[in-house]
Amino acid sequence: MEELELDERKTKILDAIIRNYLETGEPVGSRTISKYTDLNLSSATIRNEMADLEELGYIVQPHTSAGRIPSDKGYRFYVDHLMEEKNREVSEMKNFVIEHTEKVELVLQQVAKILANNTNYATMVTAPSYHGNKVKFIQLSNVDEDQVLAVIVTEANLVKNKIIPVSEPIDNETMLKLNFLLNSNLNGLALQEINLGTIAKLKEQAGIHSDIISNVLDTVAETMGQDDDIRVYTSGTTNFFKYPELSDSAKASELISTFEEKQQLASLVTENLLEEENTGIQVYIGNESPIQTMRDCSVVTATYELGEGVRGTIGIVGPKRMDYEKVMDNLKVLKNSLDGILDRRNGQT
Amino acid sequence: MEELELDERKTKILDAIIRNYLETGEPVGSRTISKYTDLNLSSATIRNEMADLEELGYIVQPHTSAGRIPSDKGYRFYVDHLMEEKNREVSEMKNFVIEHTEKVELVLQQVAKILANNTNYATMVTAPSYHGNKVKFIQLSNVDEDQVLAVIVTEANLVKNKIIPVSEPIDNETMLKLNFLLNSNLNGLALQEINLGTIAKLKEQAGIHSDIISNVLDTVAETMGQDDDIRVYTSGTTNFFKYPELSDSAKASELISTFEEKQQLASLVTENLLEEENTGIQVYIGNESPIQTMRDCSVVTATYELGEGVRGTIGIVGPKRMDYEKVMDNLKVLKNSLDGILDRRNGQT
DNA sequence: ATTAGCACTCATTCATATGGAGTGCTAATA
DNA sequence: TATTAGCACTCCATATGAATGAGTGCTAAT
Repeated sequence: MEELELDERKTKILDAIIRNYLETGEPVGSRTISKYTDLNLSSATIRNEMADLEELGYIVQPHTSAGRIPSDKGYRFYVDHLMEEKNREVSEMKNFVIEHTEKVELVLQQVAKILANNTNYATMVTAPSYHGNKVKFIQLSNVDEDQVLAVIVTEANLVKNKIIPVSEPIDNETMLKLNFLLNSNLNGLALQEINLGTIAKLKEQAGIHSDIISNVLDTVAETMGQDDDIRVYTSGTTNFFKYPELSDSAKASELISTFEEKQQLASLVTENLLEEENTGIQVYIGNESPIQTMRDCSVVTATYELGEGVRGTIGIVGPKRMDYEKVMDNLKVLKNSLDGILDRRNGQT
Repeated sequence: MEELELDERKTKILDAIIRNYLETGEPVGSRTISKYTDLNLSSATIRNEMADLEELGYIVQPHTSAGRIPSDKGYRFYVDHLMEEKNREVSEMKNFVIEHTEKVELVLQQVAKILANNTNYATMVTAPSYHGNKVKFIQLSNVDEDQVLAVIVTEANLVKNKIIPVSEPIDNETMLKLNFLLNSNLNGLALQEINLGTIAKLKEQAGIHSDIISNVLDTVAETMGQDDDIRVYTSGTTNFFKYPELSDSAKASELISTFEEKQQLASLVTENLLEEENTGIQVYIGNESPIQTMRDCSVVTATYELGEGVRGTIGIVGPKRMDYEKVMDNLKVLKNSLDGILDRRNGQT
């Protein structure tokens, strides 16, 4: 539908304006375009076309006698229709880091860092929510006279533990019974599948030790995480200073704060993590982003899936004139490196 | 020795200059002091004294016709001799947060945040190194045909786990034997006490399963942490923007980067964490700090001790004209809240 | 339909002028 | 001898204004 608004010449001119602006960050004038393109048109003609493009909302003038810069709508058009998908075979990305690091959280922190270094934008990576993940193994053991250790392992090899205080020692026989009880009832179940019936049954069978069962179930819930405390790893937040349009104290401070708070970043994530079966890449330009402080930025996110149902998000935040091609290319490569990583080797927390 | 340099009048004037500068952040002139103090001296006299103080190195002039600002030496004198130790009974600090949060790492993150909000400076809190901590309990269990889970609990109730791949399933009897072996040999030992002899003996007794023992020992080492990856929680890094002398892009960016990297921050810590039995509070003014990027800042740190040998550091970084009294007061209160917290309740990781 | 030409706008840059804060020094004073 | 008043001087900060130049919109010519 939008395409109808723009004939080929206007499209070419818009493309040229945006590409030029992405490079320089300066408003681009008619004379520049007149030479930059192979259209062989005078600056005057370009000026007329630019006036049209402005009226249509694709570009704006910062002030009367300046060149034009792309509007949000202009960027959107660029991302949707003009941009080339590079799909370079291999970026210089250090995949080996991913292969060799042991812990998932370190990998993710690394990913954030690599991406930030590579792109010169701020990055964030959310730890996966283990939504839908299943219990593989539960074990209680005596640590002390008055403490019991509960360990829970999930199908994705995520391990969580909790120390539970008990009023009096539990003998070995009881412990064996409890362990059997837990494993036989919970193994293979996802959080959503543990219903009140199961819980009641478990507690009943546990008798006087039902409080321990409660504690274990709490930990299970926490492990499989109704993602209330999504972890977010960030990097390169000072990259904002590299772009004049974001680097004045007020804006930079606001942005960096948002990255420090992390919580807010989660809102970007939850959105497209659950709702969509989207394997692709999401681009938010300016006000399209749900985060207010990023109204002058563009945000590009990708969803990765370490293993069945174990999903997280990688995101890049930069100026609206970011190098979308490079960013998306980088995201694709990293996404591919992360996808299915749990099936290839064993992770832990 | 220093006191000999300054008679009472000079001391009063210096004190007045510094206090005034701490408030305003502007160079302070002779006329201001003439009124600010109860000395009843004319500005001319003050000027003479200020010339002396400058010659002695306690204050400097940013440029010819400006007032004076404290030098590093001046601040040092202030901190050592002039400042009042407030020791307010209770600051408005939300101790309940500390009491009620469950996990140590969350507590520390909270501490960083509270402190940053309270002081308007950037803060960092290092997770404790469990140096000298002892093994309380080790357990191996079968998770899979080809995976074994190792769980290690220390005296301080720190729990770590690792999933170890094995080439072939291990039967229950062997597993019991290995568990007994590990516990009987390692329980009660600190990392430093596990020597090559112990290790050799263990491996010998484990026979064909010595590789598992190696893996467990690795995890033990990692748990008791030869603090190679000290965790650092930070907060309030954008507070730097509140102080003009630190808020230009270049400096702010550098500082915030340092906080983002976190590793560098560790150097501040290791220093006074191990060397000193110092229960007190450390102040680094300007170049006294080991971290280059903080040459225009002051850093105040305190060591806390969650439990026997479980020590970490809280630090505050701000402009040299920081409110030392308030900062040190805050640190004391938080330090008191954290000290011995592990003895009061059970923590975990 | 395109282009050349021109008047106009507005941000940026530079030099210059102005005001004020604060000093150092000297001479007068208690 | 210690203190103070007074004055010339320095230097920053801010304002002012002119010059520059990039870029536009419009009109008339091609």
